[in-house]
Amino acid sequence: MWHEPDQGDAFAPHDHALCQSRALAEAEERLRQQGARLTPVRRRTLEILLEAHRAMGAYEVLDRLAEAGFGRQPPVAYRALEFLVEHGLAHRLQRLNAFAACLHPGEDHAPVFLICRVCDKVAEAHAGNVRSELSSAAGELGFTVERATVEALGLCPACAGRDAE
Amino acid sequence: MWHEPDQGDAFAPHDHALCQSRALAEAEERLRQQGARLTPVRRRTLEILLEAHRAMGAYEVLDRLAEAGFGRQPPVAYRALEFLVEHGLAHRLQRLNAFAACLHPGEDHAPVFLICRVCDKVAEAHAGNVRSELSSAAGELGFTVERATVEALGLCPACAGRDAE
DNA sequence: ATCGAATTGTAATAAGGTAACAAATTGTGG
DNA sequence: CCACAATTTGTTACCTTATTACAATTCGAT
Repeated sequence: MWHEPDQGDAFAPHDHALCQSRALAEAEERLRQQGARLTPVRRRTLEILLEAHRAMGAYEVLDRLAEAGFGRQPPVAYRALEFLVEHGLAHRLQRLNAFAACLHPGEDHAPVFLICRVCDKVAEAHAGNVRSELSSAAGELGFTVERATVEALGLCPACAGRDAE
Repeated sequence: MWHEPDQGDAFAPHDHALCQSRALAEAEERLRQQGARLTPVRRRTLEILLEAHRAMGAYEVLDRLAEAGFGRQPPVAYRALEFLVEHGLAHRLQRLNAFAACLHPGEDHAPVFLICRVCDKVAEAHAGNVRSELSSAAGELGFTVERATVEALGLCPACAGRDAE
């Protein structure tokens, strides 16, 4: 029924409960190694992102945190989100002013994001080639790439199918 | 002294006055063809971006427009900037919430931006390969790329040189 | 137990962006 | 030239996103 779970492919049908619990387990393991703490706010924030399984604005996350009994002030959400991003457990999507849980933390990845303009789902694509082409194009101008933002807007397979009908 | 002016390479030493006046001339030509009007606010906005030769926030542009006698309200700047972006005369940098003049309008380009984290200058790199790698990585997941944002943060040659000393 | 560091709560405010509508300008057909 | 429609500009009001600063609390290790 489910195909073999590819952690990066949010567009493919898959078992959400499973990918959530795995991401959470990986997060705990990773943070333990780094000596960082997954405190209640941080944990809840990650769960919120994982449950939504899409990009969420900081204020949307904040509302959910408040419902769970945490503070209602922006820094509460921004701090937790920043922590997750710094530790590779979530990503920030510049194009949307939003955040999404990382679906395969642990890998040393600098992902490329695919954002469906219809359903707002976000997938992370493997993109070693994109990065290396970028570095080489930059290198021609003597520029050294340190971090890169690669975000594509378009149509996911499900929405493209619906469109075509 | 100046090497042959490469319009995309903001990092290379070059004659600013020349690249500004050329960009402006190209803008006029392009808009004439499209039947769009380069009104005073729009023209001044483009000049402001060209003079700065770096990315500027909308409110910074707005201040300059106000100095020049135009309205002081955000929509004044946002409308002019949006017009320029729509007509390929400027770009929006998601990563910085900012705008920069396009240095080679007319080419059918979807540029890659190189942003120096030290001096804030922005260059546009030719990036056909980056785009095609992105499309093919997306294609593997069945995703169709319509628009893509590719922005790299790093060190320009001048600042890298200064760093190394 | 206690001290210092990390974390969380809160208030206040800055920065970025848009909606809605009125006034002015421009271009066009009569 | 005049009137009319379309475009452009000005302005008000407001919304969303993000940060600074500081107080209160909790955690961990001596």
